[in-house]
Amino acid sequence: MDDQTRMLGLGGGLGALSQADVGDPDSARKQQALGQPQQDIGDILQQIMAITDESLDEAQARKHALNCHRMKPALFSVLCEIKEKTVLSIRGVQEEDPPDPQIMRLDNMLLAEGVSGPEKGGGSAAAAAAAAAAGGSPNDGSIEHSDYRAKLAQIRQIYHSELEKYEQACSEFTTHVMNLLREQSRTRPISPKEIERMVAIIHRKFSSIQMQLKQSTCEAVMILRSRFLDARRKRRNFNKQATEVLNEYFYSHLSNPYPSEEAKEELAKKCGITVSQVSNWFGNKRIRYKKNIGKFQEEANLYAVKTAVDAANVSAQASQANSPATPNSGNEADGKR
DNA sequence: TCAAATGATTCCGC
DNA sequence: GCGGAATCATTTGA
Repeated sequence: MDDQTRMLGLGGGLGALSQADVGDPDSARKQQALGQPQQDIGDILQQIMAITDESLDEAQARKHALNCHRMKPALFSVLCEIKEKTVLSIRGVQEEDPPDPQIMRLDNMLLAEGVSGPEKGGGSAAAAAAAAAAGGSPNDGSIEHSDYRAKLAQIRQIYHSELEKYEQACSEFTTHVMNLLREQSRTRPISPKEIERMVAIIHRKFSSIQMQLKQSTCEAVMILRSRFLDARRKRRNFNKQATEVLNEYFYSHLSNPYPSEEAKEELAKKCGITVSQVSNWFGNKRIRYKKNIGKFQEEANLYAVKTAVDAANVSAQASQANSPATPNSGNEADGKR
């Protein structure tokens, strides 16, 4: 205890132990002149030293007496201050953590996907974007959209309920630890700052658990999105009209079945599909036609006739427009179809 | 249920 | 970046 006494600076001229007076030479001098407080400190230290040699009952009684001693708050205050300056200052350096970039990324993603933050907006926007990327027709897109939203809402609900649980547990645990430390602060020097630090440590621990929750939520959203976006899983055959339009173009340009960008856009608009779907279709068609010309010959003939008829139809309509005296010529052309 | 058809993706060469 | 070729995954029809 002598070492401790020296370390704590209690040996000489401590005087009144209030923090305000520490380091105040005038105050110390005044107290020393009085003589009494120094003697009190000596008594207290003697009593503390003697506690371990006493029986349990005696020690309890002594502790109680010390607890009620008028110098106790001042002594605690000094001990707290010294503890603050020595032990805790070492840890203090690493306490002001910058925001974790990983948590920030996860938060941003969860916000963008509409899992965290306001309920409306992000989620449906993401679903709409996903639906557009999937390239599905507008009709089935809405079905997929609602399906996606329902699943996203499910993830959101689980995320929030888990988050609530963690927050509640964190709050309960923090309260418990704070009460415990306050209780202990009656028998050992624990400053409010130290309690704050402990609370911060608990929060850091719980935030790492929260990060795991956020990570797994992000994974769930990614899986949902990839399933939703994986067009191969929900391939739909183009409707008959679209296939007809594409085939007409293909067989009428059989010598050079490579539509320009403008032609692709035009075809995409006509068929209600995307330009890349048109490109895919032509890619597949060229290769499959080339591989088995015989098989496609019948189809080629069919569309050749159809094209010829349509051309004749157009020219007939044109001549009808030029000679209003023959009003029935258009019907003949229709009859050929 | 299964083979064929079909739309999408991936890899590679130009 | 585009197109050919191979392949995958799903739909369709017998």
